[in-house]
Amino acid sequence: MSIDLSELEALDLWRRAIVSSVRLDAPDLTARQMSLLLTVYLTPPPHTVRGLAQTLKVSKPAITRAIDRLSDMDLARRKVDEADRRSVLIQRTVRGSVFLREYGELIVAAARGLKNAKAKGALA
Amino acid sequence: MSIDLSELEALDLWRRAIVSSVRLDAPDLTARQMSLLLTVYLTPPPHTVRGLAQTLKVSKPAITRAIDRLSDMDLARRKVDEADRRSVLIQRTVRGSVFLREYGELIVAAARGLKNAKAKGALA
DNA sequence: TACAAATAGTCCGCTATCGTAACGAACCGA
DNA sequence: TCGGTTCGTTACGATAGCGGACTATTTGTA
Repeated sequence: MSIDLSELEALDLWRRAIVSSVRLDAPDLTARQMSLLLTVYLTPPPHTVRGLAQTLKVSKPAITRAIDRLSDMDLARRKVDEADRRSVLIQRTVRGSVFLREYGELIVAAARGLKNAKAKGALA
Repeated sequence: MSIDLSELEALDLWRRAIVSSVRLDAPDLTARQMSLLLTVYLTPPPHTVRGLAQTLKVSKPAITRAIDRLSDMDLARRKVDEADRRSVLIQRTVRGSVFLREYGELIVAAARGLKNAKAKGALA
């Protein structure tokens, strides 16, 4: 199982996946919101507002707003850190797990479509 | 050169690439704007407003706005179709080509990082 | 017990996007 | 030429995002 791909293939993979998500009318997350969501689900906790702001190099209010939005959609949730009540931990939800699993399937499907197109010579 | 990847690998690839673009303070395009840009650059012309609206299943004004924004950033441009002056053709720009090439490099770099992490067992 | 530091949230004015509906320009067939 | 159709844009009111500055709460320490 390898993941080598040329730039053009990479872009076409990206296109196929993102066009699919737009067509499916998936929650229209911004790049920042998506990067926040993926970071919370795929990198080791704990995840705090300040830590995420540093990781993504965006302002704190941007993180707070992104969490607001993800919370509204029940894709993530806040929990006060009992060890340091100034901090807020951002945690996963069931709905968020389901959403990301489906998103992963969508990317995998895009990769399959790209592979088939290549086999047919549709991509030169 | 193959492009097989599991759902988790796919998501981690996505995370690495999108976090990189956010950190690099790349133009903060929405999913719709990005899907429009990729479609214009990677699928055969001509690209009209109506056609793109159908392809992406979004409203016409949403396409018009996305083109407005991409035009402001000189990532795409409008050209009236001389064969049917009601239609507007969306075309590539040099700056858009450069932007997407860099974006492709970013995804390829994310794939390499993912591969290395796997080799080290960091992804179980 | 005071006081500074750290953390997250709120407020401000501004800009961008949304979908529906209305609009003007261009095309086409009768 | 006239009427309907197609195409893209604009108008509208509503919602959401932005960064910088400020606030409230909690913590650690002198």
